Amino acid sequence: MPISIRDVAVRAGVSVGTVSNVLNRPDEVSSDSVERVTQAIEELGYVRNDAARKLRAGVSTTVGFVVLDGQNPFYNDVVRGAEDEASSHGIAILYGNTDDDPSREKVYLDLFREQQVRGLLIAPYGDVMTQLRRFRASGIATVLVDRFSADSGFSSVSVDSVAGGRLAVEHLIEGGRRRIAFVGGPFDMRQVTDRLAGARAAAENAAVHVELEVVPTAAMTVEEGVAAGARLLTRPRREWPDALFAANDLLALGLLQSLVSGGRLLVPDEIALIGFDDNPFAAAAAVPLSSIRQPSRMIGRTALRIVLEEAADPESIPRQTVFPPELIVRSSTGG
Amino acid sequence: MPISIRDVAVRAGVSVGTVSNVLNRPDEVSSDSVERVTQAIEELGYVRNDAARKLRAGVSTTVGFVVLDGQNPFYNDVVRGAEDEASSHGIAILYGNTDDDPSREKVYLDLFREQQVRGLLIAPYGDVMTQLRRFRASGIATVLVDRFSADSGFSSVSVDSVAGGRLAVEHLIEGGRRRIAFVGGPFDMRQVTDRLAGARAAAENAAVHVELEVVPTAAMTVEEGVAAGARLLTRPRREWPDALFAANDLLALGLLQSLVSGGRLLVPDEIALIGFDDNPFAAAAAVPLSSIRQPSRMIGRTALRIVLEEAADPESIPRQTVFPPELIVRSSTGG
DNA sequence: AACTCTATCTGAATCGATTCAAGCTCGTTT
DNA sequence: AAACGAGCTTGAATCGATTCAGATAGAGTT
Repeated sequence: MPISIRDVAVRAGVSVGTVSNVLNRPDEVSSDSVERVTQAIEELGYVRNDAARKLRAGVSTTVGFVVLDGQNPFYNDVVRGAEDEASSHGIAILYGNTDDDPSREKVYLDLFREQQVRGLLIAPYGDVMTQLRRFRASGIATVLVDRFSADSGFSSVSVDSVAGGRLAVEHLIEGGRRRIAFVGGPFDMRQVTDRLAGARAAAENAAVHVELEVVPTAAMTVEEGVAAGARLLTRPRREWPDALFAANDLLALGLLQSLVSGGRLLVPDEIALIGFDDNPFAAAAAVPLSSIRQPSRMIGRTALRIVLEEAADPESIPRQTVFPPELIVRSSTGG
Repeated sequence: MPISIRDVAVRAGVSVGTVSNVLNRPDEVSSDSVERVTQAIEELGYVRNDAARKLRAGVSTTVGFVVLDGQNPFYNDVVRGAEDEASSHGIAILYGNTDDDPSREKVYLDLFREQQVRGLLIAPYGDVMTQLRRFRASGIATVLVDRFSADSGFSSVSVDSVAGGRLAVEHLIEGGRRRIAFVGGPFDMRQVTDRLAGARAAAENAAVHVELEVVPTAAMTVEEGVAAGARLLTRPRREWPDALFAANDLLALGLLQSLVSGGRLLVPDEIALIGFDDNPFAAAAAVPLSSIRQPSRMIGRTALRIVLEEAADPESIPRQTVFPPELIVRSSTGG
């Protein structure tokens, strides 16, 4: 029932080899043959059997994307970028969200190896070194997404988090804020420490005196943001910071939710608030959130491009691609 | 270099047929052979070549999931549910987000056919009948997700949107609201018309007199919600509704953002607000959003299970699975 | 006319897992 | 002792696209 290349060959009156050539190197085939084969394919509704192709030619047409934190909409955009690039190469994306569960991770690694994916993209969560070791062992070209990692031996595509942290705090200082709190954690996440480092640099280099306090959180979730905000509000009012820099937008959204006092939102008048990622919900918050934008789609596109290059040339040297972040000013730091 | 079943056979001192049997029907093989083959596989780090398997046995180990509206985090959860179920069957998910772009859709259909996916899940956007026809033609078992569709000839897994609409408006009425506006559109989206129908039913069956007005939107996005909210506020204050039922949470989040007057949030005191989906950001809004929860993960799991069943038995009759929605009360309708 | 090239085409061999008809062992039955 | 059958194992054939050595035709050269 299913239509094979043989059927196409018969219909077009050529050999299977020619059909294959039309499909793979049309320039080495007479235009007459191309014409007839193309038409036969059309008429029969032939679709190439990727399994046979993969088996014989050893080329894979899928790339695995493992997202370790699927709840974060930022990664959604990254995936979207990777998809764009992938489909332009005729490649499909095998998607796996592990929610930081090592057993799920193993499942996906095995599945992806069975599928012989061309390469693997990982969007990390917390400390990924153990995971990286496992991925490394699989022998598949792998690129880290949204995580700078010069030492790991993997290529990576990320944003300069230090610069982002600096941008955020400089913006707060320019807005007249002097008592700034950095909200984020845990501190084994590279994103967190980098953003904090940038914040510190900005505070220290400021022309005026700025206090920078650190409010640690256990995770980068909305819930943790809510909790951190509630904790801040238990302080006497005069000890409140006048600005908060959240290590990502989920935290910031949680903070925003907590920063209500006497039925009145404290943001931005009493307390300015800025997040990181510029996820689609930052703009959509009740008080639109200022944030540090990461070029998420571009990150995804680039990561996919690099992983394909590495798959093509296993000798290639891992390289770190770093994009600059961008300050997006909205109401939460205004006024 | 790569390790094949033949290498395993040699190492274990058995034939390739026996290795294959160990892999696929261990109960028909002596425990001695199972033991030795298992060990050989372990020692060599053998991973089954899925392409060869697929080619010969015709079984596919992937399912395609086409999301037509990838920006909506609700679908993220649905995908997560499908993933859960899939990985327990050793199946990987090919993910494709089309953002309602027909050309991308064609790309994915072709890719998925080449991959010979076992089945296809579609999360719709707007009027999908044209798309469905294309999918149908591909001859792949297909299940509609989050869309009841008795007439299309496809199985579907969805939530009773009419009941959901009723729940929402009953809740508003119980809270003392009498001038309710339904915000949503376009009206070729089944979800929209169903939710509105439920809202109407609740308004008409109420013991008290309730006005139900319809505020149409061009899409179900945050931006459209903001615009609709702004439009409402241009009316003289006495003509404001006292409650809004948004057809999904994205609209509701947009509305919430607009419903600020004199630096004061009108929600919930002046205007109650309820959404639909209970997406993860509903709880995280500055005023936590009441919503109608859909069991998103369960929808994904069920859809995957059904598509596998249909792939196994092409004669099976399409069936519509409908889950009940659940009212989630938070601050946006309280007080 | 013989020869060389180039452009194009052909079809058998191949990739690795699965399948299945045939074969083997050994205990049981007659 | 022969016949039988249960339980396992074997290995060649197979799936469909790709590859590549060899074939063929036609143009150009001497």
